[in-house]
Amino acid sequence: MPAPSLRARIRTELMEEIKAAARRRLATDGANLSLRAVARDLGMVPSALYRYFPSRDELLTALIVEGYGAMAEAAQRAEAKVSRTDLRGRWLATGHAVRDWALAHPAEYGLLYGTPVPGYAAPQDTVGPASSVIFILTGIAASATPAEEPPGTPLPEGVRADLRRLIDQQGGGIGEGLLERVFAGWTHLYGLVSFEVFGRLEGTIQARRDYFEHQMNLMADLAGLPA
Amino acid sequence: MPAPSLRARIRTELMEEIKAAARRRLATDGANLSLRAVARDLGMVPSALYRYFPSRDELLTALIVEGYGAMAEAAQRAEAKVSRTDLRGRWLATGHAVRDWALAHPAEYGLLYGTPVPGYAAPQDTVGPASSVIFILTGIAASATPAEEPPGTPLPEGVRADLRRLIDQQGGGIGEGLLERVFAGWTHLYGLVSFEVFGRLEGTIQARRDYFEHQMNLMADLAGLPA
DNA sequence: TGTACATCAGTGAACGCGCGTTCACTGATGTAC
DNA sequence: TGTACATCAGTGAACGCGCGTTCACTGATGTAC
Repeated sequence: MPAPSLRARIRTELMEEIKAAARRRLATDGANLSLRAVARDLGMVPSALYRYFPSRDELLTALIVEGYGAMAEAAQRAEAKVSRTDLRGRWLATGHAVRDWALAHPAEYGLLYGTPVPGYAAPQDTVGPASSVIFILTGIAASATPAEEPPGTPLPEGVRADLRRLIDQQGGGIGEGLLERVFAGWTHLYGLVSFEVFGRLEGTIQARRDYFEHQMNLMADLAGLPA
Repeated sequence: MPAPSLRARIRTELMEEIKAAARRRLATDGANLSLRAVARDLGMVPSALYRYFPSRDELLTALIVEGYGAMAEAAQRAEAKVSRTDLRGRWLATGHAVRDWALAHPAEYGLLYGTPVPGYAAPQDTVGPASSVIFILTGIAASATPAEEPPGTPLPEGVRADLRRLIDQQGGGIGEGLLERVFAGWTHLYGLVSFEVFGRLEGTIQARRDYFEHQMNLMADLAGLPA
């Protein structure tokens, strides 16, 4: 294929710059992204942005998709660094990576996991990338106890069917009871991170990192990971 | 004391009507509450609202404080209906009450537990009411296993100190290890509810109520409640 | 019970601001011959 | 290598909208004598 023209190269560069400026705006202003503010920051006239994104919502969608991607990549990279046999280490590394990314990008995190943006409907593109982290967690739990049923309150039938469907879609390798516990870890992870990022821990817990890690350890116990 | 004048009675009634209209607006427009829209809905001129609330932020604060109150009251009422000895039933009733309230008032829930409103700083008044639910959960767990230390990963020192401080503030009656598990239940509860209310469960779990209850049961196990 | 004055609710106009998006345009970059 | 035309990026003005808040005002309700 031919080398991209100068114009094409500049074009993709500018798209990146626009997204970077938009992310910076998100950080200061919250989720009400203003196209005019982005244009101002770039020294452009607002209408110029329409050469790159057909509307504000398309820009938002791009930011959301890339946000999920960046977060998932951070988690994947961190998890991959840990010895394959250290299951609990892999679990904790995944959690810490998500937390670190969220603390470093609080506004983007809010965009992904906070209150939905009013008037904005997330398109289908944003569904897939959103589930990357749960795949990682599932992989870790599955290699600990392949398909055994944990004790405790029995799983209601409807829930079992939902989980069965998800397992079949993804090619199996884990039991419903265990997947339910992975979901618990996943929900817990985002509960912890949301409380911390959204400031709901002020005046309560100071040792935030230790607290987070210990909570993730509780969920690792629940998911049957060896100490 | 003298009976309140007609004017005073109408005044408090209208304050309630304004808050009700604002809540309705929140439900349709999300957290960007518009004073003008509220005034329009009430058939008033925007400036008239300033007789009742000195600014938009004061109105928001009132809504937040009352939101915490309403949610806590719902939880308290539901929990009080269950036999005192049925600890797990009390735990589940509290969780369901929070979830039901959130599903019935999604926008208010978002205001309390979602992304912080840009440009709005929550005043001190909003801190106290926010912790009512955790008191309920703590009370339940404390009457199960008064002060015993649960097994598992040991609690880091900083976290232990944070929890100790909270326990002392509230008059004791529970050990740090157990409080940590109550916090897990609390975090988990809001993680579950946020995922559901913010639409992050679409296409995954259909049997939402059963799923929620089973997840809450997992956390009840963790907090040492008898089956 | 009636009158005179003070208090207060609500009006309507205005200020100054920001927003997303459209449109006709200029001038530079790219392409075909 | 040079010329003629097409493509595209960015401009600047404008449209129509919504926002929070202030201010002087009218007219009704409350209070003191």
